[in-house]
Amino acid sequence: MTESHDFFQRVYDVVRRIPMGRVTTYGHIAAYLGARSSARMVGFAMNAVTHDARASDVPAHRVVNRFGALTGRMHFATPFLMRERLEAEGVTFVDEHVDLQRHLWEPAD
DNA sequence: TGTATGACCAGTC
DNA sequence: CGACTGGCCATAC
Repeated sequence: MTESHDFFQRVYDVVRRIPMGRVTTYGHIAAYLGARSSARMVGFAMNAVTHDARASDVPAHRVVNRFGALTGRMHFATPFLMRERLEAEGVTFVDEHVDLQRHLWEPAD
């Protein structure tokens, strides 16, 4: 249990709080954790979710980039799984990105 | 052990 | 305006 794992855990905690049918961005999570420019690590943490059974309850599909693009879709079992999950929750799309106007959720508790 | 890289973002040239 | 760079920091090789 290194302290570095703690950073990932914090990311997981925030992502787990995202309500059904809502999404948030890497930047918002990073900013909420006090490290605006660590958005990359947030994405990396999401990648880790795929390989970490303990984080299997983290809805990684609800995290998109600031434009609403599904940049992480290639990391799922199939490239279209991420979008399928979101649509199943009622998230709407505009072309290839999420309608953030409607679904953006900010980790402001 | 050191270097390269990434599911990003904002500022600068 | 578009293109480029820096920053962040854990992981992979």
